[in-house]
Amino acid sequence: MPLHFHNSLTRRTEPFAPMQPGQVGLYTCGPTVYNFAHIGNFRAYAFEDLLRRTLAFCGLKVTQVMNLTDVDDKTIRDSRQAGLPLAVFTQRFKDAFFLDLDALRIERAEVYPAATDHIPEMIVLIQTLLDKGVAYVGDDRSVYFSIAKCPRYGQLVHLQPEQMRGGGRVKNDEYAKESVADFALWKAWDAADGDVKWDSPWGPGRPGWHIECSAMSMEYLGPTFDLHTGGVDNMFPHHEDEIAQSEAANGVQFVRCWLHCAHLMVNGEKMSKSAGNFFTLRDLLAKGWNGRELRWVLLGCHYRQSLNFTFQGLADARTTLARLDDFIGRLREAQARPGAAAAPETTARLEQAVAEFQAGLEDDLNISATLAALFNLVRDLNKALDGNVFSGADARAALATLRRLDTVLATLDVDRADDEAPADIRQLADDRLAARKAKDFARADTLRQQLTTRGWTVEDTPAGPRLKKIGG
RNA sequence: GGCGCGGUAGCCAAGUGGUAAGGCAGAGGUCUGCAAAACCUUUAUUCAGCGGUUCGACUCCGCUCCGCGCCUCCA
Repeated sequence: MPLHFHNSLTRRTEPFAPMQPGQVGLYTCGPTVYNFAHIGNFRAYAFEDLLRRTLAFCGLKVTQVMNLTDVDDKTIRDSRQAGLPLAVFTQRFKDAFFLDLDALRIERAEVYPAATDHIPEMIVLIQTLLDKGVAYVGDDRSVYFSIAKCPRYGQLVHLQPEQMRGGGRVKNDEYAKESVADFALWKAWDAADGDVKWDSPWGPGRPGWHIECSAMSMEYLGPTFDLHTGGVDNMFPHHEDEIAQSEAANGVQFVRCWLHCAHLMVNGEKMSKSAGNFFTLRDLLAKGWNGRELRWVLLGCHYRQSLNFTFQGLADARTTLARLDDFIGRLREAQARPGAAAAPETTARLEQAVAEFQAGLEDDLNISATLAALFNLVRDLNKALDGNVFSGADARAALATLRRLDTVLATLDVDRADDEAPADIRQLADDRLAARKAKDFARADTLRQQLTTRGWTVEDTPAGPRLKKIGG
């Protein structure tokens, strides 16, 4: 089965083939850097990571662009409140964002364009829209896009302008706009903006929110590109407006396939900054969880399914990962066994696992099927390891396969450095082994308790005692 | 009011017009001085409810109930 994705535009799951064979252009809406991103935001970035890794797994070269929104109402408001220049204020949250991406093992995009570095491109685009007569300068010197000039407006969300309920903010702009649903391309400067302003043919001001994505995707991916993603809450108005602007300016289809991920929920409700019910990655790190565990939780649920975040889920992830770690540890030990070539049945089993794994991913990132392929392999190989019919070559072949699967999952840690026990810990373990051999089990248990106290656990295997760091 | 998503075992979660993947937790067993880990076995006569279509539906259609999202801050 070739790659399939659920295209929000058609609301169908369709075969995916890039415009340029072998190369995919991917635009992923990035963060507004006015605060630390919360784990609901990271759900989207983790989904996009799974997507780009899947594309690569399927042999495609990916060019991913993720914008950094570093000028908007909130960045201006909060930087002024902090008494910092906008660029200084936003830099702090850009840095934090990348640290969090690393902790979650999210692969870097090829380009992270910042809105403030692309103002001239946006001005050119806005001028094009004015020249084409689909935009106008309002009484307030702001520039608006006229959705009345855009018959296909609403194609993504299937909303008719007359069906919309007006929101509170509409009133502020109403006097300047021809229609309440028109949106700002350029916002004229006002006192609340402080020193944040750029010169334009329409006077000082700053870009509207949607225009940056149109301008920057065009800049790096061209007028038409393959994939555009974001959270479902960005479908309207953000993505709808991007389509309107871009297609009005270029006269060609903007994006061939849109993917939207569902929300992260907490206690059955959407996690959001405005609702105040959110956790950041730092919150979880402070509670003793790590990025790998959160990554497992975020990836474990299909991207179009809402994910109810719980600490029980994190705890489940921890035990699951421990089981996988133990399995990989067994394989690494088994490499020392004799055997120069992997058995045909091992090779066949590994190939089957890769095929099932890939088939799951190709089916609109069906992570459940993907992970089932992994766990079924783990079970079968554990059984083979128990049976002692598994050679060193079999183990090496299995590890190579796991490395390949981990190019997508990025959680298996096939080649992590072993936590080498310090000398004093090894001494305790040696003493315990001696006590066991002398059948002094009371002393052996005391020594094991001492190891536990110091953060190490010891497992007696047929090959001898094995030391493991607790919670490593 | 408009546009959508979802309700599958204790929890999480796939899936198919022909009779329920996988993970966590639980139970029994093998192994072990005891543990731990691993492995084996086991855990939904049933897929929100009620009708309909069908030889047969959890899967298709209709209705009902419940939860959630979007309708210009939002991943």
